[in-house]
Amino acid sequence: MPEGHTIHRLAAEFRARFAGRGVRVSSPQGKFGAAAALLDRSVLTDADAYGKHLFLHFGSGPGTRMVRVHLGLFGRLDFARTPNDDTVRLRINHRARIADLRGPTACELLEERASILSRLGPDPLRADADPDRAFQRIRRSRQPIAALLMDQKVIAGVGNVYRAEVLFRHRMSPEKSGQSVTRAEWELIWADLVGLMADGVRANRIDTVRPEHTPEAMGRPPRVDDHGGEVYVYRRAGLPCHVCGTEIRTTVLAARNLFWCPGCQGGLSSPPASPAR
DNA sequence: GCGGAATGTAGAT
DNA sequence: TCTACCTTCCGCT
Repeated sequence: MPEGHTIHRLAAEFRARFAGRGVRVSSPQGKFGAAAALLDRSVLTDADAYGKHLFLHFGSGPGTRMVRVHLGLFGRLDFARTPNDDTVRLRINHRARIADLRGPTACELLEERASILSRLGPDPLRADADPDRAFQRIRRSRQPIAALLMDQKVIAGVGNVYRAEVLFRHRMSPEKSGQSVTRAEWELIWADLVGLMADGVRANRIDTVRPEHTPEAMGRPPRVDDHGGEVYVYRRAGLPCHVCGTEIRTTVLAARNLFWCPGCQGGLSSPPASPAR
């Protein structure tokens, strides 16, 4: 489930359940055992997210420690007891409240996080984000916009669903080069991501379909993606576009499955069929 | 039971 | 550009 909205939501869950509490910290699976022992019985003071990275803060003053969690593709966090205790990398609990982390790409103890944050572009979910930082990188790049949107150094927190959906919403060809994206286009995309991702945090799913294009509005049977949200193109290859009826296509771009509508956005080797509305 | 896929990244080549 | 890693789930035998 892990795009940026999920991680921000998880940070809020941690704050609500554990902030200010002394917590038990363990690693049933073992890989985080030594670090867990250091943190055990300390106070979880705060939790926050930057892009797809989750930071758990323990203690205060000079003894402050931090855990960085990155769920990667398979990682998950459960706030309830679940089977397979032996796969839990990190368990935090306060009385009956529990958080179990499984399968993360990263779970590590940190002294500082500046080195991590320096590798990340602005995060649309953070109030301190500067979208111009992202634009400066985009305008200097010949990479396709669909690759740049996935690059965490350019923009932090966007993943494969948001990249495909935001490009569709702006009728932008996935292969449009960064250099050719105008400031005005970028400002619209950024503003859209801020809104979509904030909605994602609230709803805990990714919904990108505008009211006028919902199945109800279009007189079609309702359907949602496996992840629970309603989308235009993501994982809809071979199905008709909600807007123009053209078959949604898929290819691999930036090592991930890209989905787009050739009718609304143009083909991967031809200019977009129509300008953004 | 096996194989493949999944909202991701880091490190080697 | 590739491969490795981490876990779950689903479809196929």
